[in-house]
Amino acid sequence: MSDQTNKEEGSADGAGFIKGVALDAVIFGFHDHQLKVLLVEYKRTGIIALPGGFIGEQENINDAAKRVVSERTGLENIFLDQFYVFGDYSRFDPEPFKTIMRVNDAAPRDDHWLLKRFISVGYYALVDFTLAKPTPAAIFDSCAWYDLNNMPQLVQDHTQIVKKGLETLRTNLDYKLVGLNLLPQDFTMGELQTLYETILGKRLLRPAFQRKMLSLGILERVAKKWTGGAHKAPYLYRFISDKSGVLFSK
Amino acid sequence: MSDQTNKEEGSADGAGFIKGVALDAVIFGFHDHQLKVLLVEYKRTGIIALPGGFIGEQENINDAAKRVVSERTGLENIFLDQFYVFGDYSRFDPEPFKTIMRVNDAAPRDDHWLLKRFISVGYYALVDFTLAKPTPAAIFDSCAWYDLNNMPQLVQDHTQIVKKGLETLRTNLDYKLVGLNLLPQDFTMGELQTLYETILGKRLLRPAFQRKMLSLGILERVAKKWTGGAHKAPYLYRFISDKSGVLFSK
DNA sequence: TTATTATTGTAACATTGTGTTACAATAATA
DNA sequence: TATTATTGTAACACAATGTTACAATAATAA
Repeated sequence: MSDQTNKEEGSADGAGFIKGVALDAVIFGFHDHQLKVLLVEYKRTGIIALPGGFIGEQENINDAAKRVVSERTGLENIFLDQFYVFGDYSRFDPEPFKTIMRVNDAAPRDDHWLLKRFISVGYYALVDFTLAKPTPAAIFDSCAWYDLNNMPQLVQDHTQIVKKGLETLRTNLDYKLVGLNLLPQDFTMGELQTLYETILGKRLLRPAFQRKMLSLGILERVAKKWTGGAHKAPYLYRFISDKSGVLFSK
Repeated sequence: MSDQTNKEEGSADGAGFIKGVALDAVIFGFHDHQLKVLLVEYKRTGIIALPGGFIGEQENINDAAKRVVSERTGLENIFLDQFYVFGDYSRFDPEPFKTIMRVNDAAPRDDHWLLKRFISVGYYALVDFTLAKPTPAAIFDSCAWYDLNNMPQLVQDHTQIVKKGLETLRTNLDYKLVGLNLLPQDFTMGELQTLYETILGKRLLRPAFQRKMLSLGILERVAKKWTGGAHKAPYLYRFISDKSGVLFSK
């Protein structure tokens, strides 16, 4: 759904935007041993949705997705992947938009472009939780992180979109190693393993995980991290910068 | 691009269809040790394109894709996979459509819906070459198979779409085993291997390939095939029906 | 200072999967 | 009946991964 409030979007004919096409972004973060998803809440409606938007008449779709994610997170250079087009007729439901329009300005006109059928292109993004600054637009009460495993009811088919986005993330994890975009620059092997375990939803054996990660040749050991715990201090690692740029299309 | 010629599609406002959204299908077949792609040629224009179409105002996008592929191949129960949305502004080029319209009826109006920007949802389909019946629509001179490695120039970005479809097919081949949809019911191990080699674009070692295929437990040995060659006769195999249904979402 | 505790780093072995070589089986032909 | 080409598969080598075990060590307690 839209996360912008400029004049064009509010106008009844949607001047400046491609009609009938939207995009929704599943923005993943990782914090406190949990996968998080960024969600927005429309003002005074209780409607919670994925950040989304529309495509400018002369804008590339992928650029529109970048723009939307940048606006909600304050980040540039975002890892983004198109994963599915949600185009069933059954997802057409103008009621939430009517509610949003009623609350925001005036009685919705039945021929308003936002009340017509939309298909939506799904993207997922991986961002560093510690760097992202969730930023609501004017029409939102909030823009905030939610636990993936404890999400509120979402508008339309957005719960389905999150589910499919996670499935795609899991499928691509092996060969794209996308997980790294979710961690801060330096991290311990345990943190890296926990991230993978969280995404995959299963436990991994520590020696095999460590051996595999080190054998890939994409990590460099930076320093020791004194945790204050009564045990050996773990090393900090980071991804070797030049190689990670190629491998992870950031 | 469109492969229909009903009244609605030809009308200037595109009544009955979603505006601004199209779909293009990369239909793969396998014959004579070659991957084939089904292409259509627009009447008296020399314009060659992927079979494509538009989405009815109350039609699911995936159903529209099924409809398009069915119309061009005469098949039902088609293996179909959405693989990418082509949404760059640079792909917008009304000239081919103007040419097609000029040849078919009248001078194109500048505000005709087919001359506006479209995004296109890419699908790839895998069909049994021996069962498919390439069928042109009225506005085509032909609908026919072309060697993937020897394709003519295609309209707009359709060459790119084929390329990306093949990449997706290769990436998905391992774990989805989609290749089976391209073979007739019974086949030899050699034919199966040739198919995989053709899709992947590289040679595979025969003993390892045979061992892996048999170990998957998805093949049953049906009978011997007497080829007439001066050598041992190969066995015929087929995919075990109940399992293949689950694995390959046909 | 020294033993205790929890966790990290990694060696070592087992198991599985795949690459490669070799060879017996066999259908048509000479 | 020998020859030829191809198929089916055994056997070994090697690599990747699963699993167990243990030394190293940072903080704490004795």
